[in-house]
Amino acid sequence: MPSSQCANHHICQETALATAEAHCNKFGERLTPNRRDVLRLIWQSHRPIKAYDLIDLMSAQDAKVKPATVYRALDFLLAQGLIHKIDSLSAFTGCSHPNQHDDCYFLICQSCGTAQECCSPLLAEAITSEARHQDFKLTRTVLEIAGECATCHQTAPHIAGQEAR
Amino acid sequence: MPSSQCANHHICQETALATAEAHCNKFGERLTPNRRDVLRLIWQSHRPIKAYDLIDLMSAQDAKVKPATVYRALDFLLAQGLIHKIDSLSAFTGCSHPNQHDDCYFLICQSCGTAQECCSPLLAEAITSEARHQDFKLTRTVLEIAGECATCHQTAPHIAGQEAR
DNA sequence: TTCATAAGTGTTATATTATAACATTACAGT
DNA sequence: ACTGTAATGTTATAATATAACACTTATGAA
Repeated sequence: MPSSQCANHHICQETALATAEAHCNKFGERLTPNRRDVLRLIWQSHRPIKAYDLIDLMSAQDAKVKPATVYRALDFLLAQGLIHKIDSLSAFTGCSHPNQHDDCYFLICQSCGTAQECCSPLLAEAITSEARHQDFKLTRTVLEIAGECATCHQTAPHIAGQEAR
Repeated sequence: MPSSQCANHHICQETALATAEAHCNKFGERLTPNRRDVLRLIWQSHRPIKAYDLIDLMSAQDAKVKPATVYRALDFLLAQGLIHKIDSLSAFTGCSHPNQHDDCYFLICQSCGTAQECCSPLLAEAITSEARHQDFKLTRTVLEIAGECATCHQTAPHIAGQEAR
């Protein structure tokens, strides 16, 4: 359920929060209010969101939130596998299926800004196999594919305008 | 000729500079002293190097070099395909074979810090095929694999100490 | 219940990475 | 030599991220 394909994004968000809650209960971790707020805001965004945009959103309500507060929540959520960092964007996005695997890649649309999380055991195996062939012990793979998503090139061929967030 | 495997790194460096010179002549671009200096320093490093480390190296001789100076050279070298940026490290490394293809990936050793540039038409095709399957128009692929290189796990099994630069 | 501990947060400061804007200089073609 | 463009110098600042230390809250053992 990538955010870009969720017709009713409210659902994504609630499901993700419930999943996170369950995950934390299971592993004896605490989904504190801050962590929950950050996770909710990440899911509210329909595309990867930057740390400072989260800080701004969190600060909009009342008191200014400091960077460390948000970065600590992000660190926790990353450690729990509840979110991903997209290195090529310096941005964060919710994990569609926490703890089910670690062989995801991302299709990042440069037109609409969405990042669809995908998994392909075949592709993962191809990568592992390449690494093995070089006698390289793999611990983490970053695969980020930038381009134009189906929706964008079907809707506005050759235009690729930037949507506002 | 990834830097990590070049016994006499001086050779890499000279070859890379000559290749860059030839490339620029061919395409009517100018490999100015600044650009050349930045490229040389990148090749002198045996691993991906950060922009501010380049700034420090350039500043070591005489006058302080400003960020813009180095970033402009980096932008040029990236545009010409003479170097790569490793997004997961925010660091730069020389391209082993400029303009021969655009389907490279990197094996980044977390022990010794080297990043070996590799190409696999098979893997590239697997990725393209995955994207096509999702009706996604691919323009750029970032594939960065972190782990431990053959040399490191052969030399110091289970230790993985950080080498100084 | 109380206390000790560990985990989480608040706060200040600062490190790191990168770009904008505008003035000046060097270069290539005429 | 003149002129327009490309490159550089310079100053300032934006954007991303972490360190360090004080304080608070939750948890669980006595």
